[in-house]
Amino acid sequence: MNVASDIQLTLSEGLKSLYDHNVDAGQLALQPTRKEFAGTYTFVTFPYGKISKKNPMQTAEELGEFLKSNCKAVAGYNVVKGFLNIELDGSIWNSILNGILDDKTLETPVSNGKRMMVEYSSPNTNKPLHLGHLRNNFLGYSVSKIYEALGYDVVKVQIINDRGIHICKSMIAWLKFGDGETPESSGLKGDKLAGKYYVAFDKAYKEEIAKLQEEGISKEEAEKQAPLLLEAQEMLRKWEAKDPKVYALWQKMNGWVYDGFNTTYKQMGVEFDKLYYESDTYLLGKDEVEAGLEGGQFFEKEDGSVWIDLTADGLDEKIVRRSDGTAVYMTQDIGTAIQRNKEFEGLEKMVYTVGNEQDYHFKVLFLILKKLGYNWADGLYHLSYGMVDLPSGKMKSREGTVVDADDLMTEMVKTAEDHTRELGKIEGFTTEQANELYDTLGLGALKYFLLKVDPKKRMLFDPKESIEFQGNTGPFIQYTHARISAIKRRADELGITYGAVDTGLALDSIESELIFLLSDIKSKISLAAEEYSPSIIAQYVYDLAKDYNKFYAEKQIFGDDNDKVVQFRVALSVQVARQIKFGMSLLGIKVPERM
RNA sequence: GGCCCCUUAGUUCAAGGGAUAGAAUAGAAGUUUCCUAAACUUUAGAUCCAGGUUCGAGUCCUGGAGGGGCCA
Repeated sequence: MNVASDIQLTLSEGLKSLYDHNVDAGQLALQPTRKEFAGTYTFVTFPYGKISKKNPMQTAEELGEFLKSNCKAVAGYNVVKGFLNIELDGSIWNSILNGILDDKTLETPVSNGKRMMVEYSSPNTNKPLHLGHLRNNFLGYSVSKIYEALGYDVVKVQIINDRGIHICKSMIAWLKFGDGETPESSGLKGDKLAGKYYVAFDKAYKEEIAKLQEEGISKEEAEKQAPLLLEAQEMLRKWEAKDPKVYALWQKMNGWVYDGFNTTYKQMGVEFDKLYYESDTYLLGKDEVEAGLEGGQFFEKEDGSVWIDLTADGLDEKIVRRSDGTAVYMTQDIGTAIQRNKEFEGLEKMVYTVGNEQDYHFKVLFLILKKLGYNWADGLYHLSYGMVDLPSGKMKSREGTVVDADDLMTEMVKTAEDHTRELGKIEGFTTEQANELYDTLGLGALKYFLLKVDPKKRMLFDPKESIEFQGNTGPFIQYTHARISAIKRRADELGITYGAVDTGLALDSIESELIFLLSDIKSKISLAAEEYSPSIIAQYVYDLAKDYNKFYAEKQIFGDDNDKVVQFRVALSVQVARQIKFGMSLLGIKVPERM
């Protein structure tokens, strides 16, 4: 039983019987009524003037009258200009609440039998993870959770860029300047260690370039001739030839990096079902080039390079194989996508969580796969997100403005601790419990901060102003949950049950508003999935928490003489907590029982 | 040079072509013998510019300004 769709259906019947007009009920847009007017849903009648041959106000009147007499849930209506505000029968709210209280499918959705893949994180192994990766990981993880809530079987993956010139640079520098340093000997996290030598390489390389320039060599030439670079290139060749010594070193250093990454992922609270490595996939796609040549989708130029012409689709020509026969990124991505579809049958969707600087790349990739005739290509989606900018602009490793993921998380947890101590809120906590709380709050603040913004948009992060704990923040929502947990504890002590509520109670507007919000969660999850946007969930949970706090300030939960009212308020509160907890879990955020 | 994206209170973010553009924060003023004041209440404050489409434009179209990105 869904009130909104009941109304839509009745409206479509009304349009048919009053004006002989046929519309699909689902097409009729209902919007929530603005707070300053009476009503729950609003139907805009301006567009129907042509059909009714009446002015919008009369149209609204007639439709309102029709609804009132043909839809049980509708108790009345009011018309303001072309806006038909639909007022629901007050007794309906508690019936709706009772329906929700019982609904187990929120946390344990029914499988829809569909499977999809979400790729996120996908770092290079020469540098530690930074703020941009945090946005990427939180987004990818959250989108996975959102689709799982709809009943999808979601395979979470990442592809690690573990090969290429960048890692060779770290290896060369480590050999030259490392003096055998290991994570154990130095106490450095493995990814930090590799990053350190990547930076060391860059520094030494620049010195060599400067020296060569002093000797009268042009900058461009110097950049190509610097001995260190030549060594790195030589190492890459050896790696490709599987030279045992180089291979062993490569495995050792990457192993350190993975240990480091795993620590970071664990702190982030994300996980993967399967890892891909570029060292396994970088040769994929070459057969596809041949197939594409035969199939006529690709063509060969005089120099032997292979291209695809996408000018008819408004794009340009794109290279898929160089004249020397080597592959480009595109080739590899084509091969990997095909391999994944063989490996996991029936992938309805494949989501790539990658920054928007690669918009063009994915447009081309998806189009090529479609042209190659793969019918699953329609289910490919680039979850493109904007950069996280600093007040100074883009993060630049050269200028040392990169915000390290580990450091930032540690700092957030520390801030949570300071804040909590200041408020004196850890009485009765064991050290372990307190630390868990700081973790929950610090990470919650960070994740909420990064997820509340529409993924498509770039956003600003100011390291000097630490993320807030008041207002539209993770901790505010967590606090609301903790408050309700206290209510629940007291209700249990008092022996108050919070099962089905009495449907005969008269509710205040804040109470029916809360129930309306509660009833809206599934449509919000669907919308968030459709838009690949956790921000919709974040906004929803915030609205819920905000409304609840208003209710909490206005109403005494245990102070009413009528037991049924007390029981209703407890049940309402507990359901709000349940949905906050679930909504936050879709964002990968935990909620505490007390704080 | 070609292509793509962005511009909303002082600041950080909302707004599925719909009503008087919402929050948060910073500012001002208040609320605690009462279930957690990380809360609540009140107050002031914004759509880059110029055209166009529409009954109706922050949203769609054209041009311009400013910012960012991609391709060599």
